[in-house]
Amino acid sequence: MVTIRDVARSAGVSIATVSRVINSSPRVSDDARRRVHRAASKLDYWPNGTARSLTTSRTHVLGVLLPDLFGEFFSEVIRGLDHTARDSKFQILVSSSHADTRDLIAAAQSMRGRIDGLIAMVPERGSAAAVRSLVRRFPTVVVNPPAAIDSCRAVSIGNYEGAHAMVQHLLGLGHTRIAMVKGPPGNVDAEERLRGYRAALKAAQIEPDPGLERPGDFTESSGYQATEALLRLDPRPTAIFAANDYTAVGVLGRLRDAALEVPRDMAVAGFDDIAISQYLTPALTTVQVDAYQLGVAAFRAFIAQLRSPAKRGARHEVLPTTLVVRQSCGSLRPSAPITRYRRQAPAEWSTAAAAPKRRPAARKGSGA
Amino acid sequence: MVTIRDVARSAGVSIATVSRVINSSPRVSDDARRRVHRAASKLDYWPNGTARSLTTSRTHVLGVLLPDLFGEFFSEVIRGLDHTARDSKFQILVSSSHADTRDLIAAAQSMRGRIDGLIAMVPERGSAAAVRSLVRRFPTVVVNPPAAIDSCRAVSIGNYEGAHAMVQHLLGLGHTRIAMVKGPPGNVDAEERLRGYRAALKAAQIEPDPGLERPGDFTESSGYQATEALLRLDPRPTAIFAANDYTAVGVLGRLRDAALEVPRDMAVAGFDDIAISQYLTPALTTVQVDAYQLGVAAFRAFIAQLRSPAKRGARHEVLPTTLVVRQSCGSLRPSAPITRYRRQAPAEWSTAAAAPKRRPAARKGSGA
DNA sequence: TTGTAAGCGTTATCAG
DNA sequence: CTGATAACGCTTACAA
Repeated sequence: MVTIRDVARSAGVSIATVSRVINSSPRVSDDARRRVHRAASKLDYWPNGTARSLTTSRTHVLGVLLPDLFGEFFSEVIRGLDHTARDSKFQILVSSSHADTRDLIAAAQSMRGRIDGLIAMVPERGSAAAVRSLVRRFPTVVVNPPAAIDSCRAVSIGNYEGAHAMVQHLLGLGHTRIAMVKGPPGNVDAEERLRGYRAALKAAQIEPDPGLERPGDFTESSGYQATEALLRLDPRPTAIFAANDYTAVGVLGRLRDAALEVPRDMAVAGFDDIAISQYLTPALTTVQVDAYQLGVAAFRAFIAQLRSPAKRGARHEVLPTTLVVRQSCGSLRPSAPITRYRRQAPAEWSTAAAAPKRRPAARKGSGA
Repeated sequence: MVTIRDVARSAGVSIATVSRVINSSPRVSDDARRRVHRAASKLDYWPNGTARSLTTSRTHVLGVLLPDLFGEFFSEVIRGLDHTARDSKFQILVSSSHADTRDLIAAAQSMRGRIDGLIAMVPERGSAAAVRSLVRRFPTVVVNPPAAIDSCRAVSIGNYEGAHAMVQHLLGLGHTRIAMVKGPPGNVDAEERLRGYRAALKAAQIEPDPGLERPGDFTESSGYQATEALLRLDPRPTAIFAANDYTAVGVLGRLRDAALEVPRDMAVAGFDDIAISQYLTPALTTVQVDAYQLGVAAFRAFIAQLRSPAKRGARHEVLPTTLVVRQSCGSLRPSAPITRYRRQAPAEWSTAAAAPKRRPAARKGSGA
């Protein structure tokens, strides 16, 4: 392993000079600089980041703590983080899939000294205390904080606003008995979406009916089961708002098995706008969440905090969501045939057309 | 920042003793151990990983270099890596989205000293030299190596075998004029899939027809365009094998716009088995690639190499793929109606039923 | 069983 | 402009 000493010896200078050249300090003679560069490239010298960090106490690494997400959401957040981090020469130390709070803290603990800050996404309402202990140690940005956390920045998905907008949309289509299949209890996203649902109903003078709120856990099968229960109600709801798109897939499945036609017999709405939503039959009306932007915003908040630690006051950015109107709720506009493959999307698709932005044209590697 | 010194002072012992306790060395008296533990937890001491690494030259971090993948593939590979790494107490330093070889090397360079090894996924045929320079520096596992690389392990997707199996399947259904929409030139996955396609044809005494091999780049629009060209041929192909599922989506789109019915008028096959494939109309027959297992295998190969650096001989593991027969090519069996939502998949779905394994039931966070 | 002290590979502070 | 040398926080011989 070639060190700074080897380069110094080979260039006939001291290690201090090599260090200066490497860090492009101006106080070096052209001659010395040249010799050092030559020696470094001859020996193929790569500075040791760990040693560097030890003296400078900067790592240029951002820690990322994520729950056991999977699929697009996870990867898009990471992509947003990584892309933005790259511009600031940061790399990302990821630790995901934490079973519990102890796990989470253990992961953070082993990051001590290796990172300049932390992005933590902890969707469980119960783990606010754990998050606080992280915030004490690292400059932290919390994504979807489980509770108000002092002296740390936060970035959230507009769950409340998105759900509110969706229910308003359904109300606008004439629905009044709107059911909701909820997400897992204790999950922050789920709770916020529920809150938005209820608020929108109340704003329309409709008292939320507990019988129309069915338990669910963000899975397809929970949507299937909840729908089964909803179909037994009399009178039935005329619309089902699922807490996320996977749940909506289950809802659609149960309706199909019941030979009900969507949206004629029942309107169905989801949340997230995952990739499959536009390919469902009928295509799913949903609330688009931009996971990539979530990553971008989180990194920006981190950098801002790093640059001005003085104002570590809690700032909370809520990312806007977009209502994507497709076929599953019917539409105010005449429903166009599904012809996704035109070169240019027709103007009336403004909402749906937003999706491709997240999917770059040139894909390398396995296309999946 | 509380260091080992603070703990030593507070416990009334030397830093060596603290270190021994932290690393649970047996050569410490119970009394000292107790006092150190007490002091450590009182001061809330977390050891500095960087300092630790500097002396031990072990980091317990695995570097991961990825191209600009997106979507499930990316996240599933990372999940597989991360899950497996967790068992060995490893964390993952990710750097993805490299524009070019220089970018890649720069990222690796800044990992020097921070990682114990490297997983590199470099799908461009042209970057074999860059990969070799990585292999010299780190214990490296190459995913889908662009060329034979000495003294490093490799894990590959069974691109060749998968494509071969798919073409055999099409041949078995009676097709003889089978077109292929290729992937990006220079991309290893794409080239291997093409090779498998040609080999299967030759094995059936059919000379591959260059006119039936259309350029593509793993994108939906390239599938659309390639199909346009294929439809002008006379005689037309009776089946189109797309280099990946995204491309197949474009193929299906163009066929729909041409009012052709799939699979009656044209069989369509894809590669990857992305999430949307089973929701397309008709559901896509494709080759399933298990990205999660790719991550698992890559980490295992890394650990094996770390444990016995003696046998650094190049071992190349090729992950099996699975043929997933759905509706888009027709089927040897009577085509069942699409009823995905039964609690239990009917037996005849053995292949398609494999997919859900990759999608765990309990999803936390935003469901996307 | 414990403590002292020599590294690990850098950067940074001094003198020169 | 350059070179010694003291950190950085920890592990690990080596001594006691």
